[in-house]
Amino acid sequence: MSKYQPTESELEILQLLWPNGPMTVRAVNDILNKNKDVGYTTTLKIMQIMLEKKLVIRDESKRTHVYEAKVAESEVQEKLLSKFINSAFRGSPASLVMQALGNHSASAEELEEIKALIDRIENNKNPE
Amino acid sequence: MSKYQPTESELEILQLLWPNGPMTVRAVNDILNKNKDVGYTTTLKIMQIMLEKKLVIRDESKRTHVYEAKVAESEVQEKLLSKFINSAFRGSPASLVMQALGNHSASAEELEEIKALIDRIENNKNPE
DNA sequence: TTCTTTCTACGAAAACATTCGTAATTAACA
DNA sequence: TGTTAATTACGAATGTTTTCGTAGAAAGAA
Repeated sequence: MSKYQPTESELEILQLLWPNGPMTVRAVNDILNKNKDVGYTTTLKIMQIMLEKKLVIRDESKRTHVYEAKVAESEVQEKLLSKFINSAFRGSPASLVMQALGNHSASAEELEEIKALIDRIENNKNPE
Repeated sequence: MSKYQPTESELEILQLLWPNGPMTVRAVNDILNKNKDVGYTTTLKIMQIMLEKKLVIRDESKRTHVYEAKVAESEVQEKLLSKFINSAFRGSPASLVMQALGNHSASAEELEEIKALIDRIENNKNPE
């Protein structure tokens, strides 16, 4: 995994690459522009920096390069999450979870899934 | 609530002010220096900026000023959490919760508390 | 009082991230 | 072919955050 943490703009681009797979700068920039104004060369530059940081790889066989995420979404999430728990929730994952559940909606299925996960954790910790 | 979001260093200081109550710059800087090297005037400057942003208030009646958090911890957490869910978990609180529970340890009591919270949410949504 | 330490205020430097203008090249097309 | 459009590379400008040096005032100690 890349030793670099993505910045905010880099993360925004990764969030497009992860679900969509390989994309051109143009495609990324078009999507970004649905929400805000970003110049084409701005997006290009950031993606070039991401290449240097090894957050992405690119296919240069054609003139129009195609970029692909090199870091896994779950790994990036895990790093960011650890940092976030420490910096905003005094290192308490439980208090983050409580706040997330309390103030943000989840579907009935998701809630069941979470309960099932907790059950599995409890059973592993207290095997009988 | 302050219209400003705390930066990382500002948040680090708020994390000291919240549990400890009013503190001097000296006290804050001493604690920060247990983990890393930070110059006294650096800490002072950041706390002065926090004052401008109205993240803290200060008592100037003595020569040595005493700073106190003005924003509530839960409010700051909530704002940061919303942003974090969007930027790192594609807007899915449930996937954040799953990852937090899966990779970070919580005590048995905390797990029960979380389950109880989920039960309350489920009952509110489907009252009988 | 005089010297030393501690504190605040201020501004500038350094570090980091974002944005964009420009030039060169390639592709597309009339 | 020759003109236009799209793409990359590069560097510089801008913006934001962090760090720190310096000066002056206040407090404490000898």
